[in-house]
Amino acid sequence: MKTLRERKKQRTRESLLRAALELFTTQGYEHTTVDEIAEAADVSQRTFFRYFAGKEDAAFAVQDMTEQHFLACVRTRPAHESPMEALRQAVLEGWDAIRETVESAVPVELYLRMYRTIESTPALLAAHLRRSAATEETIARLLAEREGVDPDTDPRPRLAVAVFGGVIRVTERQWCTGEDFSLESIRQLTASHLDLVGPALTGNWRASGAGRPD
Amino acid sequence: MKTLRERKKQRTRESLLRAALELFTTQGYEHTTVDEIAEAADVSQRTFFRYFAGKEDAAFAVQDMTEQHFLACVRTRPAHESPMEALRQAVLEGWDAIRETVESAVPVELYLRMYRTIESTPALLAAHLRRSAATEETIARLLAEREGVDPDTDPRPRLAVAVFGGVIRVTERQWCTGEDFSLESIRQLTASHLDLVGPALTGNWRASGAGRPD
DNA sequence: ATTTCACATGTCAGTAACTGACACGTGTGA
DNA sequence: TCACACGTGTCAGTTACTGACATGTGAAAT
Repeated sequence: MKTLRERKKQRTRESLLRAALELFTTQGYEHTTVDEIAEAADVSQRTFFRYFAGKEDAAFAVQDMTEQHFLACVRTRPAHESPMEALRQAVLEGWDAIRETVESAVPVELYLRMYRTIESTPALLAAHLRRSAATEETIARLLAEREGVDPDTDPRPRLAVAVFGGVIRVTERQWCTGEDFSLESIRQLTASHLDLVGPALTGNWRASGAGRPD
Repeated sequence: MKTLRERKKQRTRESLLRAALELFTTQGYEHTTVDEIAEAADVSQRTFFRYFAGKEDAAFAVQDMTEQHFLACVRTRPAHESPMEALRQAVLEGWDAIRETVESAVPVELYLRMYRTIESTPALLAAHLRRSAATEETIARLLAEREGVDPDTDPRPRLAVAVFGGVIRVTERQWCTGEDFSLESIRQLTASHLDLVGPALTGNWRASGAGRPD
């Protein structure tokens, strides 16, 4: 962030993002027009679309950051951990560092509000699930490489990640529909839900090529 | 289907649906406009929207039928089967009867083509995942009632269904990206994938209130 | 310091998915 | 045969998005 130009761009983007999330979380996503967002950020509608591919893109800008952070966490997990254990530690790590991850863009409180808005807006929930599917594919390849198996012939990486993702989504949903919107709440929910499904696919794939680990 | 009016409506709807799926699967969903569909069915654009809530709705009209059939199968599963076993049998039943389920609306071949189109079109995949999530919620309540547990306090129904749904999605994806588009193929894939995750949550919830069954 | 140029932005026109209002004509039931 | 309910077409309007072009303001070279 050196030149004046870059700083201006940064401010414009931040301004648009904040305006968007603020409007989405207060009036609802569907009832917010791009024109409104642009006006709130004091730019033209066309400029909004130069910073974000679409309305949806703005809604997920912060989620993108946390997702990237989660992926980074997975990558740095020690090799001796089983796949499921590595994923478990990575999510929890992600929640622990959520403030630092997010605060550079928007206040955590706004991020959490947006999280709930996504979950309660059909169009955004759909987008969220599709994005999650894409992330799961990335993680599956990561785990496959890490465990030294071929993701195209061995279904276990994708299955493990699918199971994991399923648990995460149940957790998200329960947190959003509950009444305790604290970080501790979602962190604790994540941990306990993962424990319930623990027995599934926890084994080390490198040991035996065959069937059920455990 | 008695009066002439009703028969006319039926034919219009069928005409629109066929035109839509045919165009979606050949030119792609995004490159097909509602105007095109309406023209192919020889009605006005406005009429299309009187039969379908939107473009997306037409794309999922047949999926709706199979989904309903699957739910019906789940409901008629004998009580002695464990939740996972009941779900497993219900999906396989669903695939076995797919011809009869679908043929009244469109040829199975068109249904299968549309299935792949959904999987390979981001917007439709997103919608599909959201719809799946809704179905999973329904199934979770079904299983909870069937097993005599409270879905609002006991997370096991939703977790089991989430795991199950995850496996189904991996299966769908693998089938769509593979080269064998036969019914047998997807049926067999479903069965073998479910076997791999078998150990998870297979127990009978009614037996003990506590932790890991099995 | 001036000039030159690249780049961020605004304006405008156009497309496509919808939605509401109204008018028309055809089956339907009396 | 009459009255009307209902399916349909037309038209106007909204919103998300895109391409083309013009303009003005920073950045870099002289």
